[in-house]
Amino acid sequence: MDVMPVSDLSHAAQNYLKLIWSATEWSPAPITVSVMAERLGVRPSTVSDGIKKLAGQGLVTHAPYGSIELTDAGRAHAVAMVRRHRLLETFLVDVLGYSWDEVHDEAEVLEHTVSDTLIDRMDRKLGHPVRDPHGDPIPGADGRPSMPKGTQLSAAAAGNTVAITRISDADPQMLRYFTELGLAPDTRLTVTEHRPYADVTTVRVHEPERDIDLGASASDAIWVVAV
Amino acid sequence: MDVMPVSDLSHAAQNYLKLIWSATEWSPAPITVSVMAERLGVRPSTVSDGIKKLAGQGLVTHAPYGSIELTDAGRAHAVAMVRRHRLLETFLVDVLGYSWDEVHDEAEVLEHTVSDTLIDRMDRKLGHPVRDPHGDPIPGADGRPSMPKGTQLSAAAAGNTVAITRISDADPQMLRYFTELGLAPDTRLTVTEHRPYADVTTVRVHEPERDIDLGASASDAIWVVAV
DNA sequence: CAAATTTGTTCGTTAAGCCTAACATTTAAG
DNA sequence: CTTAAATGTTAGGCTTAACGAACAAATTTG
Ligand SMILES: [Mn+2]
Ligand SMILES: [Mn+2]
Ligand SMILES: [Mn+2]
Ligand SMILES: [Mn+2]
Repeated sequence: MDVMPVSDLSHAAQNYLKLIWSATEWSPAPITVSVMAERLGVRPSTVSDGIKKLAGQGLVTHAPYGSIELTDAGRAHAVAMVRRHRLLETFLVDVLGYSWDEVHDEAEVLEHTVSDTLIDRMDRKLGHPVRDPHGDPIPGADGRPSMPKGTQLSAAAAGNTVAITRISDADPQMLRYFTELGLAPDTRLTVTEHRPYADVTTVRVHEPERDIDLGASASDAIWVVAV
Repeated sequence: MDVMPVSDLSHAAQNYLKLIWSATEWSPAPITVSVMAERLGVRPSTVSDGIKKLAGQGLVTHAPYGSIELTDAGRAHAVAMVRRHRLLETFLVDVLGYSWDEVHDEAEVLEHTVSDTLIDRMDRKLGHPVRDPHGDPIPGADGRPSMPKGTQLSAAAAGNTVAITRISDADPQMLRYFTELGLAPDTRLTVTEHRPYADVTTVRVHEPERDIDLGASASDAIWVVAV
């Protein structure tokens, strides 16, 4: 059974696979049709049709109303797409001076049209980076994803001192806000407290030392590990 | 009358416009449906339909069986696409270490998906280059094409000393052959003779001094100016 | 547990871009 | 000038990815 190259898949199929894989990268619950539709900006019926087609190609397993799971072949394609996306983001920031809030949309399109050769050249030029500008791990050329660790800041215990490992790149405006606050991958901070009904998490950051209040969406977008 | 951004056109429409414009860049005769079909690798009926659609959008003028001419709006889009294509080729060679025979196909795809922002960043990083790796002029961001001069080597008078201004990038294999021969934009040479029925042009190149015999396809692909 | 709501699927339609086959026009030869 | 060849156009179909409407299943609520 030959594995077709990613370039033989439609852009839509590539986006589906990448999204299915990404959904389980930081949390274990498998993705649903309606969540996919919302993220991709299409109707659920479109996704339902698309998933059925992917199942026919042996890239996902899915029975009607059942869960959506990648096959080994589907996962290989998905990881290849994630690698493309994250290398592109890194290249745009490191070589072309983009800021981290500008790169996601550009990479979302380019990931489908750059050749394997171009990916290799960017990877070489960048010195085989292992994390993208948002802290997300870049899978290797061999297709082995590097498994990330971490929890959402909103779930980190008060009193702990942690380092930021990744910040979700989903919302450019939020990324610009984090830039203002001086929050980025590798920033260290101490979780001061969670105020549950206000949905506010307070953290203390050094250099300069300061306290920052973060709402639920912000503290969900930031992932941390103990240091 | 607003001019829509290039990104609002289909990839096919972008390719059509670029091809129509390019056809008259180095020779005056307007392009035909069958030549377009051959270059684009599609059937003439496909091109005929496509041209009709472009005419409906006000990007070309064309009556059935008539000639194909760009409108001002069509020309603006075409020049923007040529700029994209040539900046991409230059970027791939100068920044990512591609050789000049590898870049055309990659640029042919990427030109449709890179953003205006990315084009600007590449242009800045490259220092606003005016020629691509094949010697073709890169139109400015203002949309003003730089008018190239030159004649095909096959049409240059024997005895003249000339400089290569451009080499057609249509055939990668020929480009690799020219690399072996040491022929590139700005190479100076003296046209020794044309042997008409053999269809061979002999030229003398310096450093190291050597004579080179070029067949018709090669001497048609090379454009020169008097020095 | 039954009803209401949410979620997912199927089906018919549309728009692009491509194809082949048939036909029309223009150009080139005799 | 008339026919033959080359070139261009039109019409009808195919595929893909999208949509909405109608329907089915699963989940939540009362
Ligand atoms: Mn994408
Ligand atoms: Mn990212
Ligand atoms: Mn080119
Ligand atoms: Mn193209």
